[in-house]
Amino acid sequence: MEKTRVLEIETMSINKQILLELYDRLFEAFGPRRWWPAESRFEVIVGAILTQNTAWRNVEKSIAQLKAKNVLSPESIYNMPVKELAALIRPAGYYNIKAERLKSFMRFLYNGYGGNLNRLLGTEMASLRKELLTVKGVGPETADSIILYAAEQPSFVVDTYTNRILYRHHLIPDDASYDIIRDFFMDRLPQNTALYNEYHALLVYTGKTFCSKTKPKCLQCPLQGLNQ
DNA sequence: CTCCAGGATA
DNA sequence: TATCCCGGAG
Repeated sequence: MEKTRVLEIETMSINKQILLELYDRLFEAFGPRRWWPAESRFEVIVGAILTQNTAWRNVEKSIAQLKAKNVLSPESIYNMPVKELAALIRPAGYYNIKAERLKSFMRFLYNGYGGNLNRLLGTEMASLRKELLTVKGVGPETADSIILYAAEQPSFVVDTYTNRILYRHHLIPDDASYDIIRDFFMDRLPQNTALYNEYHALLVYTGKTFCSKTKPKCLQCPLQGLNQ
């Protein structure tokens, strides 16, 4: 066997251990995050679209308004005028674009799956991901959030925090793409929905609390010293 | 002022 | 690659 190949395998093995240690440190420090906070799988999907580049607390206001009007359902949103929908989700920001995105998702759901959410979410993971990525307004992070937290299938969710934390611990290069980072986890961790669920939630909590873009609190971070 | 469970467009 | 979308909290 070539020497470079041997080194690749050793690096892979070391990084596996680091990813497990990373998880263990965070879980030990913070415990289970109980994601995704939603009452239904449909609510997860709506939340996943509304939370794009938006603080969750603002999404909660929008979800609450949809519930108050009793329109948090595929058929209601499918049939609702887009302007009316935009007004209801206003607190989430980007409300015109997000209203269009919710509508486009519902058209996708009705056109391809007869409005049957179970049928969509029951699709095998790789196919489901490709399908979701055809929806205008659903990018890789939103697709993986839907797969992991609504369909409960093991697709690792990557976000800005994931990127930053791995980069700061020298596990990925500065310019690593979404799919490279996703594969970095999925090639080294067991394909386990509960693990991916908790892992992403812990990374987000850590990113917010310690690994902020400016003024990170490295000295107090549970990941201090990980991978040198 | 910056930042936030991003994605589309030119 | 840069710009736009946008309210709300710190």
